Amino acid sequence: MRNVDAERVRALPLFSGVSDELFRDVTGGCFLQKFPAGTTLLMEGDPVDFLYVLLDGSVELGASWNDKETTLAVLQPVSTFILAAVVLEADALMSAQTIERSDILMLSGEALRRAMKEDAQFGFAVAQELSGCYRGLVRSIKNQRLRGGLERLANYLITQRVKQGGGETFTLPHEKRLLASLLGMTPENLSRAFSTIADYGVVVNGPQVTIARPVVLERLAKPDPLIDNHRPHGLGPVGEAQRERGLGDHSPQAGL
Amino acid sequence: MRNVDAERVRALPLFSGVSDELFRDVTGGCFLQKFPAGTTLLMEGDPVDFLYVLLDGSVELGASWNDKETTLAVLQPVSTFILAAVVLEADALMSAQTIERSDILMLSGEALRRAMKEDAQFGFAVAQELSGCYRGLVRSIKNQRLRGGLERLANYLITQRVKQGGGETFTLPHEKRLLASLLGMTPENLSRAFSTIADYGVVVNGPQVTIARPVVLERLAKPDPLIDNHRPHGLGPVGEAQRERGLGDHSPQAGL
DNA sequence: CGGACGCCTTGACTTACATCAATCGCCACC
DNA sequence: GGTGGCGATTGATGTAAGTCAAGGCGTCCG
Repeated sequence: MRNVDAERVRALPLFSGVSDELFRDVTGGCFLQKFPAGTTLLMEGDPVDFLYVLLDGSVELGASWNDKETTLAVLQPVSTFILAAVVLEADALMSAQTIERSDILMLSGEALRRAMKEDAQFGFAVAQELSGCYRGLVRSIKNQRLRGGLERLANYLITQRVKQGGGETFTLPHEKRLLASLLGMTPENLSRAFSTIADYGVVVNGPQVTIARPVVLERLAKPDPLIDNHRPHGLGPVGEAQRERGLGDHSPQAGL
Repeated sequence: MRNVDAERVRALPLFSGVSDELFRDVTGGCFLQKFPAGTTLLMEGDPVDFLYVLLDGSVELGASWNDKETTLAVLQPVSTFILAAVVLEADALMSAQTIERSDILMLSGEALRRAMKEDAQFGFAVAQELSGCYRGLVRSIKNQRLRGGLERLANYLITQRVKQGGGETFTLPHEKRLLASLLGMTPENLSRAFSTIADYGVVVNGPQVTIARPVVLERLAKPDPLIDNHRPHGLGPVGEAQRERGLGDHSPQAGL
C-alpha cells in the first residue's frame, strides 16, 4: 500500500481514535487492488472475508431476486463496505461491483474482529460506523415507502445541489439508468419524471442539471431532515457516523 | 427491577460476555415502566437518552412524512430498540409506540456508551447487535423493492408458519391493519391479497391461517435465505446478531 | 336490546408505475 | 463517412396499487 493511501485510510473516522500499533495490526495483511469498470467484487450469498475500502473510483451495491435487480447504494471514495457482514462473519446480503476503474483496499476480517475485541476505542468506532450505516438504511426505507417517484427524484436533486456546493447548476454523478435503479424506478419512468419536473424549474441538459427556482422545487419535494441528510460533502474523510451526527453528509441512498 | 426481569435482560446476547460488574454499571440507573396500549414512547426527531428494552407486550416502530405513515417493524419481547441512536447520541429517526400493555426497561444511554468504551467485549457485542439490525433492514429493503404485495404476503405467511412451529395452522400475531402497514400496503389491498392467495391453498378464518399446500404457496413466494430468515423462534432470548448468524429467527420486517 | 364503534371486506374508480416497442442522438470504431 | 451499439427518450398499453364509498360483522356499552 502506498503511503498516501495508508494516510487516507488512517484518516477514516473508523481509525481516528486508535493507536498506530493497532492500525498496523489491522492493516497488516491487506491488499490494495485495482479493478476495471464493471468488475463484480462480491455476489449475494458469498462468504465475506475482507472489509473493503473504496479509495478511488465508485462501487454499486445491489441486490436481486427472481430476475429483478435493484441498486441499494452507490459509494464514493473514501468509504468502507460490508462491515456488518465482516463483524458477524456472515454471507453478503448484497452484491458489489465497480462502476468505474477503482482502487480498493481489502482488510482482513479476522484481524478486524480481533482488533475490536482488544481495543474498546476501536470497537466503539466500529459501532458508530455501523450505527451510521443503519440510520442511512432507515432513511432509505422511509424515502422508498413514504414518497412517490417524483418526490424521490426532487429530493435527490436537492441533495445533490447542496452536496456539490449549492450552485444553480450541478452534474449528475451517475448514468441515468443507474440513478433510476438507485431511486427505485425504471429508466423510462425516470425520464418521464425529469420531464414532469421541468414544470418546477428544473432544466436538464445531459448530465447537467439546473435548478432555476429552488423554492418551487422544495415545495414539491418537502425535504425532511429525518429522511434526507443535506450537508456539503466532506472535505476530508467523513464516515457514516459523523454524517449522521450532523458533521458531514448523507443521502438516503448511501449507507453501508 | 425485579430479579426475574434482570435475568431476562442479563440473558440478552448483548450482555452475554460481560462481567457482572459491568452489567451492574450499565443497568444501574435504569427504570422499568409499564405502559398501556397505544402509548407513544418516542416520536420521530426526539432526542434519545435511553436504550429501550421490551420485556413484555409489543411495540411498533413507525415513520411518517407528509401525512403518510408506515410501520417499519413490530417488536416482540425480549428486544432492544433505538440502539443506533443511543450509540450516536442522535435524534430518533422513527417513532415507537406500544401496541398492547407493555413492560419496558430504560437503560441510560450515557452509561451504555461509557461501558462500550471501557469494555471491548461489550463493545463487540453491541457491534454484533447493530450488524444484525443492519442486515435485517437490508432484507427489508430487498423485500420491499424486489417483491410485489402478494409475494410479500406469501413470504410473510411462510415465515410465520415456521416461526410458530411449522404446523398447518397458525395465528396472525397482529391486527390485519397493522400487518398491512408492515407489509407496505393498504388494509384494502391486504384483504384482496388474502382472497387472491386462497387459490394457493391459504385458508383464512379471522386471525387463524391454514396453509393447506405449502409447496404451492412456496412456488408463488419463492422464499430466499438472502431476504427471509426462517428459523423457529428462539427458546431463550435471541439477539439480532445471533439470528443473522443462523442461530435464531429473523423476518424481513423485524430488526431494530 | 339496541346502537355505536372499530375492523374487515367488497366493489368501482383513479392513479402510479412497469412493460413493450420504436426512435433519436451520440460516440466509437472500422 | 458510414455504421453499429448504447443510453436516453417517447408513446401506447397493461398491470399493480391506492382511494373512495358502502356494507357486514363482531364487541362493548348505554
